[in-house]
Formats: sequence, C-alpha cells, structure tokens
Amino acid sequence: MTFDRAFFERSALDVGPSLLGAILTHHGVSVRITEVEAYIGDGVDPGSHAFRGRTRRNSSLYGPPGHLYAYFTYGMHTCANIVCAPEGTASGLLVRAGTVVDGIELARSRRLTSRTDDDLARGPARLTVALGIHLAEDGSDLNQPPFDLVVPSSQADYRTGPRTGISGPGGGAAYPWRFWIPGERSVSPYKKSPKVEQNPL
DNA sequence: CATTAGATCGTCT
DNA sequence: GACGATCTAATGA
Repeated sequence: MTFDRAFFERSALDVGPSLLGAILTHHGVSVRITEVEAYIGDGVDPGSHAFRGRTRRNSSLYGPPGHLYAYFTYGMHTCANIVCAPEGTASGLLVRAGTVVDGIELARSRRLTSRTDDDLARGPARLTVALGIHLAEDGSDLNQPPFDLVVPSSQADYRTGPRTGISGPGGGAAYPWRFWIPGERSVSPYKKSPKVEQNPL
C-alpha cells in the first residue's frame, strides 16, 4: 500500500492539486502525473459522466476512492480516472498527462506513433496506452498489483485553468478545474494559456 | 506553429 | 440515432 484511502476521500477539487507529481505504475511503466482534471458528481457538474445519474458505464465512479474509472470514447480511445470522494459520491480526476519515469522502452513499444518521448503520455488516451491500461481494468484498486500509486508528500507548484474538450449547454468548461505542473513538456498542448476564473465552490 | 478533417463504436436518449 | 472528458495526419502560414 502506497497511499492512504483518506487521501482520495476528499473532493476531487482538493485532491487534484495534491495529486500532481504522483507516480502511477502499471505493468512495467511508471508515469509522473503532470496534469489532471476534476469532475464532481451527480447533477452539479454538466461535464461529468455522472451528471445524469448512475449508469452501467460510470458506476465505478460511485465506487471506493483510490480506484480506477476507465471508459471508452470516440469509438477508439480509453481514458483513465482516479475515483475521489467517499464511496457513493460520483467524483473523479481524469489523468490527462504525465512524464514516463520508468519503463520507457516498454512505453515506446506501446506507442509506436509517438515521435518523441514527450508525446508518450501527453493526453489522456495516450497516457492510457503508454501505461497499458485496458478497459477491462475499470474499477481496479490502484493500491494493488498490477497497479501502484505513490502520492506526493508535499504540494507541488501548480496552475489552474478551464477543462478542455468539454462541450454542450451550461458549458462544462466554465470552471478552472484543470490542474497542471507549469513548465512540464508533457502537459496537453491544447489551450496552453487559458484564462483563470473564479472557483464557484 | 495553427487549423481541420476523418476515423469509429459504445452508451444513452 | 446522435454524440462524445481524443488522436493523428495533412494542409497552410
């Protein structure tokens, strides 16, 4: 065990910044997390998969904190979330980007289209491929093999901005619920200098 | 570097 | 039946 369950029992908005710099490991590849997005549950967050309540797909988002929520999208991509908040509350952090710190050869072999090492885990779907995370692992405990997650002991320097890739009425991108470590080349290139707005919560 | 189009299918309405 | 919490290749400045 490399993290306390209590670490993820808080709101994703609080866990987000403190998770930056964490090391996520899966089947021979380790990544230092450099960018995440918070999604808070059920009815309050139009951008969340759980906005309209519990379904088969998003059910692990309601599960125990510190577990994996993996989903399939755009007909070809799998993305990974870390479940936050107490069990029963749908909240999570989409892991958007990271730097490969171990198993880089294996990561390269999984991401043959990647031209540079900076691109190996830049973007949520790419990161999932680099780590070799499969959709079938949805719901897995990140504190148990083949996963491992080491959370930082101190708060890293970070920035906030609007979430990316969210559309629809109500504008799920309205709030600065994206967190990243400045100066990291692995952060998503999209909307690099977003306007920072007030956090409504 | 910036913008754009196409790919592709599970999930929910 | 419509639409993604996206990525890549291609094109133009």
